[in-house]
Amino acid sequence: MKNLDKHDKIISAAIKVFAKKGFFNARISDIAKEAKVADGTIYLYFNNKFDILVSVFEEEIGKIIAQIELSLSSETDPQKKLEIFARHHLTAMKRNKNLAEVIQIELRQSNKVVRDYRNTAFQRYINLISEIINEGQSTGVFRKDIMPGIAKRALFGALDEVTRVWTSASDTSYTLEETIDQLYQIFISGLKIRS
Amino acid sequence: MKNLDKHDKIISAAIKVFAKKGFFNARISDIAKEAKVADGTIYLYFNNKFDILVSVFEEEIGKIIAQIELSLSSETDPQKKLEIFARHHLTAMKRNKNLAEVIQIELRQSNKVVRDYRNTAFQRYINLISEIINEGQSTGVFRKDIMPGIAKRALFGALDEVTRVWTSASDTSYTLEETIDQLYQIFISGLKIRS
Amino acid sequence: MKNLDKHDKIISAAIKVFAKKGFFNARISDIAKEAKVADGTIYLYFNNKFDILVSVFEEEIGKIIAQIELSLSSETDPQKKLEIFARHHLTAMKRNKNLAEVIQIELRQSNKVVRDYRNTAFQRYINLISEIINEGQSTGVFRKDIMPGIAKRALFGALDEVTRVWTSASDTSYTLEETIDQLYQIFISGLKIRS
Amino acid sequence: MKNLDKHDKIISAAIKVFAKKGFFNARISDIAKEAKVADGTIYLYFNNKFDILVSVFEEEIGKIIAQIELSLSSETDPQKKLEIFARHHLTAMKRNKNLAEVIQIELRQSNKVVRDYRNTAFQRYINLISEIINEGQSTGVFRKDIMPGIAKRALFGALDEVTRVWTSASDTSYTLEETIDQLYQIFISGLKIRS
DNA sequence: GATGAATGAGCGTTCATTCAT
DNA sequence: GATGAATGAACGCTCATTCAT
Repeated sequence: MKNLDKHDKIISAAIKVFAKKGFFNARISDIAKEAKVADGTIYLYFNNKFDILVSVFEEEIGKIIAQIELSLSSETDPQKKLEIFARHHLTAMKRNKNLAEVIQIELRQSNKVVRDYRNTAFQRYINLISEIINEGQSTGVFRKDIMPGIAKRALFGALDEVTRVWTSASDTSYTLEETIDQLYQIFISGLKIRS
Repeated sequence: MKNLDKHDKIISAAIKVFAKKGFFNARISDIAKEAKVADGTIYLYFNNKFDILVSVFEEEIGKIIAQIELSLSSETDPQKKLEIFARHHLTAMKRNKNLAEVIQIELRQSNKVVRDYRNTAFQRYINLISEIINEGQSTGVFRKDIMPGIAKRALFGALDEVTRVWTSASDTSYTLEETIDQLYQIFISGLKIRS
Repeated sequence: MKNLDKHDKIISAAIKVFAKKGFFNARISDIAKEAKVADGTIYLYFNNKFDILVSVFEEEIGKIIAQIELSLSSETDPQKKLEIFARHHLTAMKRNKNLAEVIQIELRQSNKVVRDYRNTAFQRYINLISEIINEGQSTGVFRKDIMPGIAKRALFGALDEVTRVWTSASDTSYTLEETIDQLYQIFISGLKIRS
Repeated sequence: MKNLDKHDKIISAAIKVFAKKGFFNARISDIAKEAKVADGTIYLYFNNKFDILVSVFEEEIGKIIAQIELSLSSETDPQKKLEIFARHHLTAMKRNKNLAEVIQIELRQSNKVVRDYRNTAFQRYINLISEIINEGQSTGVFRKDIMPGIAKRALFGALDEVTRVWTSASDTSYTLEETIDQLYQIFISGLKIRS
């Protein structure tokens, strides 16, 4: 964590504070204290409190998207790609629980700017799933009667909800491999016993 | 909507206002105006602003839980039960978009009381899913290697995320039947083409 | 001072505080304390700090204008009218030193709203002088080569500056009658010895 | 504007900024930018923001006083002296509108230091008028019943108010000669038609 | 001397909550 | 019970001033 410049220190602090208290209950002075800077310093790097939140989204989610795109690029099998996506998402969220919390909670705000962000940059992330499904359908691995536009929502929602519980410190009921395997089984093979 | 007493009028108004502005941006005076009562009147029925939110959860989600339990009680086939659950959830959320919004956003607050609620009463709702899966496994319809504790999260998460998009007024891409069928296909049969 | 409603109490307090500290150095809490209301109460009656200042101008100067118009209405002799104007201005300012201070200092702010006010409502006050001069010229009492547009400024400026010194508590060098007589002599008869 | 050292550059910039925004709305960074120096540099030449304002008064008004004293020294006729004073004041203010604005507005602040300055150095300027009147009375040109202590205020106030309007860029209603002549007529000969 | 990033005290304003009517 | 005017604690943000480079 050395050599982080002020901007990054503030972003990191904000993620921690937003995760703990939520955006609205977070105080600028909380973030400043956490970042070990003066309150006023924050305004040298961000326009206002809300701008900090948006920056967290843009910068941090951007990094995750870039990483996962990289991870997926070296794989061609759609089934494996879905597994990679799930594994990557889960581990990325687990590694940065605070960011996960912020994404899961604050990215749902009804605020117009947040909505817009969710509908653009974050959309890119979710669309990675529908692209994989499309590929699978093209190569004949996945059923053609599945609509990628709905399936991507279903998969992301499942992943997101499982993540919430799985990343919570208290939950040690399931291992990473177990969790991924379960999601994989459900989505790839379904619940029904094959006749 | 006839014969609503003040308490219910305030709850209804709060759902509308919370949905539109979010809990933190909602003003007590907004709710009072919407409920056509004086600001102070609200405090005759609720302890504080937060208490209104909790009451929304407890009373409104309680109603939905009761309804769905009733719907499920007359059905024995686990597969059909899952379908009923999905259909019921989607239609209930569509019918009351504002409540859906409040549940999806505000029930995720990091506040301790909200967390506790989510972990108790709301849990009951989600546990309906794991119970169905358990039943299916007992009766030999569902695979025994699926862990209901994870699967219930996956199904609820999928349902929740699909709901968010599907209930949004602008989205007319998919019909109710289409959406339910897709979820059913994915979860029951999986993505993979049966060999 | 009894039976003043909150609005008037705040205006009175603001005049006192603005006079003592100046608009920019005045704190809302100073005004609130002086008016014996809570800080927040001020915002039930005024939009913001600046709105208080503008209200002081509009309401208090409005009263003074109305009074002086009444005083002038019963007199026809232009010379006497000028004397009445001067006497009225001096006594009104002396009676309400704080308001005088606020008018003399804050009404000169470069702020657009203040400038506009000075150019409209306050203008009405100053124009009373040019109207009197016009009358005097019509009736042949005043020299026709005097331009009322410049003279009104000269007279008002003189009156204003004399007022500043004369109303200051410390200055007891000149009586009211003396001061008015001097202004009258200077403006009516000039400095020069009549040949 | 060549070869101004930092001190003078800052003073010039401050006059411009104070004139445009007023002292309280002016930012140190505004002045620094206008002077093309760093914010911190200002504190190498001035103790604080207020000190800049006081320096503007002391240095710039000092120059004007010196100039006018020089102009008056070569004239002996009191009437001519008054005319010179008015002409000098008007042209000096017109030449440096920004300084005029600062003097007219900021020199009225209720702050003790400003008051003191107005009562000392600035007083010297105004007293030039009473000295002229005294001379005129000694030489028998001016009426002895005029009290120089009041008349100096009246003349200065008139001059100041006329200046405000006359220097404003938009006002082209009156020429310099017209304006001076009018003031001269009013004060020297009065409004009344000589019988 | 010059810089400008950093500081943190200070204030206008908001709004949940109270309580006299 | 119902009202809504009044309260005052709380906080985002600004900006004069400092000081390490």
